[in-house]
Amino acid sequence: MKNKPHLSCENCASLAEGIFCNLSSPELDEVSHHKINNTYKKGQTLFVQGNHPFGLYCISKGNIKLTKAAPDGKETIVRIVKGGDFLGLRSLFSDDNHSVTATVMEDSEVCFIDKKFILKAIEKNPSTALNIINKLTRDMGHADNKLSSFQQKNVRERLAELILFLKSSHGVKDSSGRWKIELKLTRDEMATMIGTANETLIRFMSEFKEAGIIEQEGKTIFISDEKVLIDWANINY
Amino acid sequence: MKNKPHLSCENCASLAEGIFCNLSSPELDEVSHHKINNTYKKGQTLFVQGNHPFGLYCISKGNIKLTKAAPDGKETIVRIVKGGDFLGLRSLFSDDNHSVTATVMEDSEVCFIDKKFILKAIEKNPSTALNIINKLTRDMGHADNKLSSFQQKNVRERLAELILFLKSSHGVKDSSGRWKIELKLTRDEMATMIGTANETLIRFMSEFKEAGIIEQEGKTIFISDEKVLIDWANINY
DNA sequence: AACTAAAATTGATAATTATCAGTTTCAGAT
DNA sequence: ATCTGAAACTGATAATTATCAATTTTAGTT
Repeated sequence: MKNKPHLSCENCASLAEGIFCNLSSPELDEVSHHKINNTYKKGQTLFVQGNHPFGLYCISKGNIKLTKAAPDGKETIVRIVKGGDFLGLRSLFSDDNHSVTATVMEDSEVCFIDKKFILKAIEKNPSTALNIINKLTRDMGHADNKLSSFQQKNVRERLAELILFLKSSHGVKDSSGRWKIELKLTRDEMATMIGTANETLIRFMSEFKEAGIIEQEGKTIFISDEKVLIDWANINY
Repeated sequence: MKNKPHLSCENCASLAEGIFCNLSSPELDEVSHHKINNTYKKGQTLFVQGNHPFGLYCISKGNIKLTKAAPDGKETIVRIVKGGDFLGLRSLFSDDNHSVTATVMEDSEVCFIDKKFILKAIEKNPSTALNIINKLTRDMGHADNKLSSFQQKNVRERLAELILFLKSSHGVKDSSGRWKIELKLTRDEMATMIGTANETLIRFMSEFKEAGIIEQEGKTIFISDEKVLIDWANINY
């Protein structure tokens, strides 16, 4: 295999909002030279639940699902991360093994940065630590919200909420001003995200379509009536 | 009201595992002198969902429940924190308002540290930032586990898991070697924690008692057969 | 374009959980 | 010690969700 050309972090999506956004140009350059840039094909895994972690993954392009296996082998999607996000932060600071499996949902580009190097970089530039804290607290807020959905809501409400969430994370306005969700999920995957059976999910999706709240072309979901969707979701945050 | 005597942080439960554990004695002393030590009676709130946060709370004694109100006014317990833990970490770094209400479950002692002071302390001693990251990542792990319980488990399994969780957080071995949970929760509170109706929770609690897995004296729960409990919980982490 | 396996869908039915109504027990206040 | 409202409990029933067994559609491959 040929060596890949060196890619600067300067243009990486992970930079804009990411934990390295306060680094100076030379500092960033050092990161650039210590990372390993890899491409993954749909279905390949970055890491597997139970295995020992060894560094940080910066997703530069693509969507990656984090799944947890139930004792019976069924996999549920715990979270979906996209370009610009990070994976393995937790593993940098604890010695626990990976608690989830990270699977690439479409062909992706991911940089890997060695654990030791990252820890050194954090020590040198404390603002990086603050950025990490910031990111973790935001993630934590999202987790709390999801949790309280499960505590308080039924499947219909959770589905409405999921669609709104997908809108905020993967939505783009199409030419007609309608929201389009740019993430292809199977019914099964969506079902695991809201903790229901895929048949149940399908029935509610049909209900949403019949009610004129959403539309579908292939696997792509469009939101045609966001107001009703928000109403059905019964948001409490 | 009389001024309270100055309390050193040296003996505080928050120190042992907490975010300040790497501070030098003089540094810690500075923290001691900048904190405000308060006592709260059962039912009083440290802060309320929707209000603006202004600092960090170190719980030195007592249990505090974090609740989230549903649109219909019902409150669900999102988390319970105990002596040695912190509250309001998230608020230090984001400008969001409190996403939960913190209510004292029994008479408690809580120190308050001003936001600005904390942030300065973190800048001065980067290891504090690492400790915070550590704590956040652990919390995040717990949140992920809870989430996947809701995705994958039924009420019986979630209840078994809750009791095991309470054991790990508030359990002590009594004289006969049996685990005793030192936290008094109403049925209603337990029900909200696992996202079910209180009647449903009661029925499963009765089932557990009839099966000889747990016992009860007043509001105190004892675990008489942990193995079966673990089995029923269907743990996947 | 035909083939094929996976995914989506539908219907029927069973299991789980929620709701409502009533009774009993408990714990804090007088 | 008694009172009283809240909490705990029980039973009956309704609503929600899961499961099973098909059938149809879709997307990827030859």
